[in-house]
Order: sequence, then structure tokens, then C-alpha cells
Amino acid sequence: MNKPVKNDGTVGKALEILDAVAMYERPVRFSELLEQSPYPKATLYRFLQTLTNQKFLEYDQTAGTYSLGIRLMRLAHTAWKTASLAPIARPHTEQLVAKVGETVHLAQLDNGQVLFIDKLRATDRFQTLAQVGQVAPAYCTGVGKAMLAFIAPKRLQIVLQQQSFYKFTPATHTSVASLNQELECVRKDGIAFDREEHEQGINSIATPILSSSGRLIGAISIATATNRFDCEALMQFKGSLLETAKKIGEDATSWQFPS
Amino acid sequence: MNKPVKNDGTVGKALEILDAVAMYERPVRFSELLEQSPYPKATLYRFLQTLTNQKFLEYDQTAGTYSLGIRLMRLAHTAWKTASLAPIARPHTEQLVAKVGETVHLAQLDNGQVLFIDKLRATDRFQTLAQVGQVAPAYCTGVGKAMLAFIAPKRLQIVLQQQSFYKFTPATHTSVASLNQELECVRKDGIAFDREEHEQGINSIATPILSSSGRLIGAISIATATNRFDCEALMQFKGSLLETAKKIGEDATSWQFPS
DNA sequence: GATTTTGGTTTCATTAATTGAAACTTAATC
DNA sequence: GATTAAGTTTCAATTAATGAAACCAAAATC
Repeated sequence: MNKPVKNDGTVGKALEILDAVAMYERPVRFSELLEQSPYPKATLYRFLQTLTNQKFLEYDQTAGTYSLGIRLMRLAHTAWKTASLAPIARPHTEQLVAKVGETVHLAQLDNGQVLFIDKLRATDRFQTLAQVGQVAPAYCTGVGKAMLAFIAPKRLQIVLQQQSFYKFTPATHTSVASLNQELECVRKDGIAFDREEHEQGINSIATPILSSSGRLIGAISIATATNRFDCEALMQFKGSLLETAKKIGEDATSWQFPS
Repeated sequence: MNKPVKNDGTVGKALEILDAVAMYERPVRFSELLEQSPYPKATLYRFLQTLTNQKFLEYDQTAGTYSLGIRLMRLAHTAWKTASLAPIARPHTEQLVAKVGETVHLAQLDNGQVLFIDKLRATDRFQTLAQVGQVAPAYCTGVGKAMLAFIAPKRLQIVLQQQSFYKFTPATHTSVASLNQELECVRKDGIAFDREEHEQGINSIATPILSSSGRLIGAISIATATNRFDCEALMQFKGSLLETAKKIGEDATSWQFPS
């Protein structure tokens, strides 16, 4: 049988419930969780209790709702500090921000999606788009395409199937074919653009971060509003961007950055 | 028996392992985890496998080390967005930053410790001290003391025992007595100072955030370097700070902010 | 280069925990 | 006050977790 559900026993089931709660993006009632849960009442109930005890969930007595707990934030901060590319890249990304005066994003690929792991903005005037820990689609973002262009062909096949190709804006790629065509160009000059493909009025120039052995470990981008820079104008950042990516890649390699 | 260890079955044990890994703040080997673990080899091994499968841990093949996984960062971001005070407070904290031009911190109390849930800096010139998800001691920070001063006496008793009273700087409180004395003052005028008690050269002015029913839900502070503002000078922010805290408290109440 | 040690992985019978139907309790609705 | 829905607890059957010990691989030592 085609079972993509991993068999990780009791623990696996419990952890999946965290995702279920997260999906609602708001406090959620027991009964809501129950109807989309494969487990019977009593089982789900006990899982929720355990997770709440452990501060992975938070239960609001009066509203009778569950939300994600703050213990996650503590753990995530440690994860960020010790297991992500962000702290290694920081000196270089900060330098880049200082130089170009625009917002810089750092991302990794996680399960076919873009995961933003750092964000440095030059000015606080604008509401931030991406935030640390936030996910975005790969097929319609600068960092996403930069990374897709540099993963192994076999892995790319899999990842492409995970893309929704939802048409966020008129410029969004809606097929594997057109995306593949662009990835070819990205491979050639090491630069990917987001031409308002994810959000109207926002564009970016991105480049992959590669270890010295050539393995992809992340991507950085400079993101701006179209009324400040068009894609032509973004090209002026190409040199600085590539240089920064190179430096990060070198540091990450010598730091024995994991898979 | 005095058993502070909660009995949350298999799931609880697995989640405790996450803390164990986090504690090292670096990639850690199986054997290291084993010697401080109460579980036998095989058990620990299977837990690690499960957690790795679930992307709560990340295993580095070549180094043979485990670190916290990126799935935590995704979950934590959702937690931050849906379950913390941060998004509700954002409009007000941003306004405050714009007004005073100094770094603003937002924190909640978690298990006797300060948990920073937002940080807005006016300028990027300085390396940030606190970051989202980071924890700090309560007894020697502005936000910490602001919160301690406004929790129920019974809870305060417990929380005070959780404080280490480690002497970070010459100004750090080192006893319950001296801390209590200061908390009395904090209660009186609703303002707490960090007079370089946690870090040399850094001070702050903080105030609690209370719901309209008077329950403590967090704290905000304005943090600066001592060479820019001494504590006298920080007093000039008192008005704006109190006003912001009041607004956040009101919004949080009407938003039915949970326990 | 053979041997021992260390560190990590697998096996399998025993043991203990999870499971879920059903009964129950409480709160909400009519 | 009766009825329904929502949440909680019980308990015997079942299933999964457990951990001692065996095993394997790679490094360290002889």
C-alpha cells in the first residue's frame, strides 16, 4: 500500500497532532481536532493532555481551546542558534545589509518549501514580509528558485511534485515546464529573480549558498519593493550578493556544517 | 515521594530528550546523550531515531551528531503568531520604537524565567542582546522584575526559589531579601530598572503588561547602553512606556488572551 | 597487521503502556 | 426541565515499548 505515513509509534502520532494544531493558525477546540483526527476521542484526549503537560500545547481553560505552547519557542531558538545556517552567516549578511541598504533574507530548503531562517532589514519603515521560521513556496520565490536550481536532479524531481503551482500573481509560474526553463537560466548565471511572482509589488534577487564541495546549503536574497527597484536595477546587487554567498559557503564548510 | 518528574508516558520521555539535546547548545553525540540519560542504550537510540524521522532532531551522518531540527522553527513561528502576545502588541510596540528611537523588548514569564517574544530595534548598529525565543533570568532583568512584582504572592514564592541568583555583575541581586525589597518599589510605581544587573553596560526601563482584570500577561522594556542613557535619563521614557503597556493590556484583554 | 576497545545498532522475550468502546459527567440548548 | 452536545473517565484487550544481551564496525592500541 502507498503509505506515506511514517510509523513512528506513539511519539510520532503525538507530534503529528502538533502539526494539526498548527494548521489552524488559531486556538482550536477539542471537537474540531477530533473530527479531522484519525484517532478516537479518548486517544486524542490523552495526547492533548500529555502535550499540554509538556508545554508543547497551551490550553485555555475558559475558551476550551488549544494552541501551540511556548516551549516550542525556546527550543526553536536553540535550534536556530545551533543547527541553522543563520549564526554562521550573520557577519556576512549584516555586512551585506550595511552595504546595500536593503532587506536581506536567508533561507534553507525544508521538505520542498522555503524556510526563512534569518531576516535583516535595513529600515523598519516597512512591514516585514518574511519572518524567521516562516515558510513560503519554493517555485515562486527568489531564494526558492535559487535553491531548486542547485539540488541534485533526482531530488529536484521529487521536490517539483511537492509544488502547488498556485497562481499568486499574474507572473507566477504555473507549470513544471516553465519553471524548469527558468531554472536552467538560474543554473547558468547563479542568480534567481522573484519578479512579483509571490506577492504583487515585491521582487528580489537571490543566489544559492554552496559548500566548497558544491552541495547546496541555503540561499540569500535582497528583497525590495518594485517601486524602488525593478529587476534591472536589482542587478546592481549581483556582485555583492554573490560575494556574500561565497563567503558564507566557505565559513559553513569549515564549520563542518551538517547535511 | 518527591517526584517532580511528570509521568507523561512515552511521549513525555521523548520530549524530554529534546531538552537534553538543546542543553548542549551544539551538535551532540549519541554517547554523550547516553551517559546523562536515564534510559538504556536501545531505548534512547529508538527515541532519537523517531525524533529524527519526525524532523524534530537532525542527524549529521558524517559527524555522528544530533542537533535540534528545523521543524521546531516552523512550529515555533506559528506558536509565536497565534499564541503569544507579540502580534497583538506589535502595533503598539512599533509605535513606541518610532517614538523613543530605542530598542524595545517584549517578554513573558515562562517557568520562572524571562522568555523574550519580540524585539524591535530602532537601529541595526548594535548587536542585539535578546532574541525571540531566548530566555534570561527573571531576578536580574528589567522585564523579569517587572513581572515578578505583579504575580500572586504564592506563585512568587515558588518562582523565587527557581532563581539562581548568580552574580553576573557587581550590581546583580544575590539574595531573595534584596530582590524582594526592590520588588516592593516596583509594585509602588509600576516601573522596574535593570541597572547593569545582567550585563555590564546595558540598562533598561521596564513595566508589566496587565489585563484589565489585573492579571499579569507580560512586560515591555526599553533597553539601551549605559553610555547613551543612565537610569535617570531612562525615566524620560516612563510615560510612553506605561501608555504602551496599558494599550497592549487592553487589546490583549479584548482579544481574549489566554492564561 | 592483529587485537582490543569503544561506540553504535539490532534482536527478542518480557513487561508495561497504549488503545478505544462505552459509560459517564458536565455544560449548552431548546 | 428535558434534550443534546461536548468533554472526561473507566477498563479489559491489545499492542507497543522496553532493555539485557548479542552483534557489528571502526577506531585505537599493541
